[in-house]
Amino acid sequence: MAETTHMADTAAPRLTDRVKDGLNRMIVDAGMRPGDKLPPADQLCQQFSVSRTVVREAIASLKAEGRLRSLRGSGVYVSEPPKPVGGSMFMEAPQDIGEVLDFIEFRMSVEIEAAGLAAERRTETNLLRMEQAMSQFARHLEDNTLATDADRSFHRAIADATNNKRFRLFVDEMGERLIPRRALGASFTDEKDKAEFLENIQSEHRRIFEAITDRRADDARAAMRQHLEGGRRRYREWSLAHDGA
Amino acid sequence: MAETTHMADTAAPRLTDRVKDGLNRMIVDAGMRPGDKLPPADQLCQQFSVSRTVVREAIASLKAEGRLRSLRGSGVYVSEPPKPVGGSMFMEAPQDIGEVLDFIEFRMSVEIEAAGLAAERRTETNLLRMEQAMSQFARHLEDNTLATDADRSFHRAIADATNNKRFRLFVDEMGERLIPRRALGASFTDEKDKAEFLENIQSEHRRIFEAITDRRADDARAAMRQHLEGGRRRYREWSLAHDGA
DNA sequence: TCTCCAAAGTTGTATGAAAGATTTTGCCAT
DNA sequence: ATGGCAAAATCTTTCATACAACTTTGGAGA
Repeated sequence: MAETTHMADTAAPRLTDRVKDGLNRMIVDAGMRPGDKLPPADQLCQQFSVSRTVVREAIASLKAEGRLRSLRGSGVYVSEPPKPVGGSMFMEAPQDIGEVLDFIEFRMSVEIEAAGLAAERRTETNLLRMEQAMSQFARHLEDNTLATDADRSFHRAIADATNNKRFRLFVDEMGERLIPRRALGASFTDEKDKAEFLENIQSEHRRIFEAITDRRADDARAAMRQHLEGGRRRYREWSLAHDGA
Repeated sequence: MAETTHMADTAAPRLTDRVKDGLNRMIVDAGMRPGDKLPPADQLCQQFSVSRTVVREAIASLKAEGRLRSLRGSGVYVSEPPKPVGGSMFMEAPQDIGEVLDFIEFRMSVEIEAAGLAAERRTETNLLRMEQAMSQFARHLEDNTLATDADRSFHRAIADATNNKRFRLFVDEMGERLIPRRALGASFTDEKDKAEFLENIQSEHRRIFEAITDRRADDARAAMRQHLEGGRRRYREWSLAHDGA
């Protein structure tokens, strides 16, 4: 009963779109390279039998897509193929040890500030989450996978406490890319060394937690910095020991 | 002395681009959701003091980017943001004022630490780049596009000085997403206010630069923090003042 | 109350004109 | 011829106006 007048489900034929496609084909068919000049607008109007308005809007669209660029008084030119929209190089996984260290350093900058902000803004619920993560960590000292999960939960709880979505997203995605799920203490041969290692982490976590609880922002930053610097140092030493290069 | 006449060093200020930025800000700052209707074209013409041609081209650009969608006879509507592929949510462009402020805060955490690392690691070449950026900034106080470029160059030079690829990548990509070219001071009506605004930025840059030059890492962090906090405050005040809701 | 239709509102397209900027052309002095 | 300089031609950008196509709205009439 609604087939009368209410909605045009089929896209209305827009001249601008036709011309846009036409221009794209013209570029491809004529084998135009970046830097080549398009015919002047008036000529395109005649060629497509449309007004300048239409041609101009089609060109504006292609400019927005990075396909064309125009120089006032000179002409419209084909531009380099648009940027790799595939996504941020920035978030790509590190490719070698040096890049891993770079990424760890970057992570530090984020999490240090996150700790400071968390100290200023944390709610009781946030503190509860951190405590849960810490006790979970203590409960699973023997299980690398679960301990790693608990460690992530702790850092994520801090990111949450910033009340800033961006920090939470970063910690989540970075964790996936940077820290394999069984990494924490997975390479110890001596059980005693491993226990000491994990207890160190635990006490560092506790210092961070206490600073956040007491709303001491600068102490929270300092504690987080020390915590992550320790992690970086441990990774560097480990990679040196395990890398023949 | 390359002030001759052969090279178009100055990017031509195109009205269409200004309106495009203006529309983007209008959408974000007014908290418009997908499906909301934009004011009619004629009203936008009056609001931006431009002809309908310009408004239509700006809209055409935003349509090409998938940000808007227009229905003939009805109006122009904000469209559902195109679902980005499996990429990182984290690096996505902020969608409303709150998210912009979140992103600014996140950026602070990165750049503050970058300033500290830069102070420890900067080379003479790094310092030279920063000086170039500052003098470029001073030289183009009237041109929003060029001043914004210079500002980006300065921050990028600092990121470079960390000798950590990740910082450089972040600053580059964040700049593209968060700071439209020609944004710096683009919304001042009083020329005197704008000049004061830009000179403030300049002197903040100088303080950061001096701390980095003298390898005073903590001072560099503090100066950068103050610089970015100023920017955040200015944005917040501006967005409050320009939100007629 | 429901249906239908006309008027108002909005986007799409066309056209003419002027302004801003670049490239080419033509001329003059050397 | 040659180099430089100014005018002309070319081209993009912007403005203003008009009309066509389509949607929405509100009221008249059943």
